[in-house]
Amino acid sequence: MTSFSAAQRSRVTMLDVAERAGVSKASVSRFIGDDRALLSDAIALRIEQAIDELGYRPNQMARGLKRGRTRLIGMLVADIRNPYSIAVMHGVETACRQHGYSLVVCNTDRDDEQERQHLAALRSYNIEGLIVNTLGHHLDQLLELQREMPLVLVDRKVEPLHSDLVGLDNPAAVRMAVDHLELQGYREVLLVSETTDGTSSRLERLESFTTEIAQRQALTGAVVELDGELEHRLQAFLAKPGPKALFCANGVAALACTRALKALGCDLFGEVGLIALDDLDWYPLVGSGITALAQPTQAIGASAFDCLLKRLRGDTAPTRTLDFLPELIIRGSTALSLCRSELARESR
Amino acid sequence: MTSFSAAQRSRVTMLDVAERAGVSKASVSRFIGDDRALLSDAIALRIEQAIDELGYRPNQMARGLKRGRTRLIGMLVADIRNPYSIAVMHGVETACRQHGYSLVVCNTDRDDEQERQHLAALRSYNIEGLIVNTLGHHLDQLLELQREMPLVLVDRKVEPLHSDLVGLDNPAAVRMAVDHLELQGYREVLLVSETTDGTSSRLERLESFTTEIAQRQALTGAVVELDGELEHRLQAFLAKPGPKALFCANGVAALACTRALKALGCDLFGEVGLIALDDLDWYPLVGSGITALAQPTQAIGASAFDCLLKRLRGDTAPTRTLDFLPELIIRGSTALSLCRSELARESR
DNA sequence: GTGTCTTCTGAAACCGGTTTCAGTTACTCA
DNA sequence: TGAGTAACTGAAACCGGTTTCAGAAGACAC
Repeated sequence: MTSFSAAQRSRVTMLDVAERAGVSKASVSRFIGDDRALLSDAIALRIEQAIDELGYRPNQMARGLKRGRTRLIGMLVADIRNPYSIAVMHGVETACRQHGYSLVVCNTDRDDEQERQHLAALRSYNIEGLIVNTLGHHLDQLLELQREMPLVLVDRKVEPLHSDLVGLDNPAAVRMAVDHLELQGYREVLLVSETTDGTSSRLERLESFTTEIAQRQALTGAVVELDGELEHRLQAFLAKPGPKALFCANGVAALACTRALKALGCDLFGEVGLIALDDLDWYPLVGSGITALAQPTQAIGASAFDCLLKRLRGDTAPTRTLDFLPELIIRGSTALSLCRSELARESR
Repeated sequence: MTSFSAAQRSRVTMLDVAERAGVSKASVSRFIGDDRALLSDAIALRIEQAIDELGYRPNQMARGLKRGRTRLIGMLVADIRNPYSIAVMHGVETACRQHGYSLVVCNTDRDDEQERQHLAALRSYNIEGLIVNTLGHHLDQLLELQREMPLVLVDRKVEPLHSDLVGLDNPAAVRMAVDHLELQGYREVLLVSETTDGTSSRLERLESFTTEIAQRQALTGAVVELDGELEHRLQAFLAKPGPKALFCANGVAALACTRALKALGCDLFGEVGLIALDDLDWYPLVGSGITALAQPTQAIGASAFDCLLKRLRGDTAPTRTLDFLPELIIRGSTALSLCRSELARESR
């Protein structure tokens, strides 16, 4: 094994290619770049051969220096272990590759200091655009970055930032969920959410929920945030009379609720219905399967990149907001007809 | 909204700082780099003030050009949606940030062509090191990269590559699983694995399994790979007499098996035991909970980065292989005493 | 044959840093 | 007092590309 401190130098450079082809660096640069039309066929051929023979690869860093185009996109993620983030990231990554970009992923683990560090780092790498899926504290840094490059928010609005926003149509999603629960015959609904903590999407879901419930005579609603007391709160909710269901505002909440219900010895989902935002691959496995509102994460990721690309190509249209609709995937957890209390009522 | 094609230029450069502080670029460079000791206190102070006042951030790309240090690490992942990969990536990312590196993530979606593209891209970014968690076809490119930078394999050996390898101690893990199943009283064991497809870790698990079974009088073993026929195969397995258990070689296999068992209307896990490699967050939720062998993914990721860092700092020791041990997390799915057949036997 | 217009091409400056090297200054010591 | 040395500093070359600009060569019309 050799040391690598000096090994880098050994790479084939543009000058090597130029010498081999008997042309100038400028011509090679034109060949590499989008100016191939300027070259005569003879020279282009010689350069092409030289590149092949030497196995030359242009150095993106050097290209980026003068040109300002590094072909790097940054993505700031609040929690890389959240399946939603991963799914979106997958969409972004795919779109990046298709357009010759690479992705620098920065995970903040919901920590403000890490967000700060990462933002500074991303800036120093001359990324061309930034996709943000964090709380966006450190507004000063974000604003500074926004002056230098296009920026897209995913899922979470950062109010003063005024940039493109891609995410879920939260009011519509909540309406779909509540509609479904009402239609299935549930009457008591408990929205379970992670601590909102300023997260716009969570707030929107809460607000929409309150609005929807207020508009429906048949339904009663309440809200809890995840904390150490979840089990107690669910227990209290289960004690209520009438057909009742939980509405989990995201995958984390769904996991926590299912755990808590299980710990309570609850009959999944005989005693209580459950619908969850996000569709995780284990939803079909629990009890009779968890009904889900699947977000089109692939499309969300791809759209986020697409927004950046448009801006990079000079699009100066007013900021866009892209709200995607979720897809309702019905499973056993909202089949009230299977529900114990319902059966009891019927047998009466 | 402004156009960004020229906006990049507006950034504060080293020259701006030098002029403001009334010193040369060289001095600023020394201040930025590790040569601060060379500067007088007076000059250092002036530079520091100028940097603060202007909000200067050095451009990593430009630094990397001459210095060869981009502080960028590449990671090639076969499947970014595999929870194992994510968990390892999280470990790598954390370690990166702690040492001032950033991570370029490349997902190949198990596609050889994408692997090729990504490798070319990574090379062009002058990354300092590469973490590989793919099948490593395109050996020529990998070998070329290996001449230029240190390389660490995660989970999967790529035979001719001869570089550091970080992963699970597969023989030990399989032994732990088989031990546990035997101890619990199971007698028929079916190993369920994704198609090996040349993946070293999967092959190792298969081989170790065969070895372990051969050494135990009490146990009978068989192996299936995931395919469209999984349900039929499980059905056949369930028809066998005696206490039997599935051993899922990774999270994907566990998901597929649980799905199939559910589709078969199987009583989870009354009719059949289940132990799975990898510990996913939904394991506790299914049936009486799935017993798991949790991989120390955080440590694996951190070690992978650590290997790179050592090599980057000039360590020329022979290649290392770091095999981590999993942790057995016992849940209901391997509690034979709860098993229907067992209960039947006892009541006899 | 001359003038004009294209079409190619290469020299050199430039991007934003690092590094070498030589020069200045201050300090030590005989 | 002068030589020698240590401690700083800046000019300029360099990293590997891109881009500007001016010149060379060929095409065409007259």
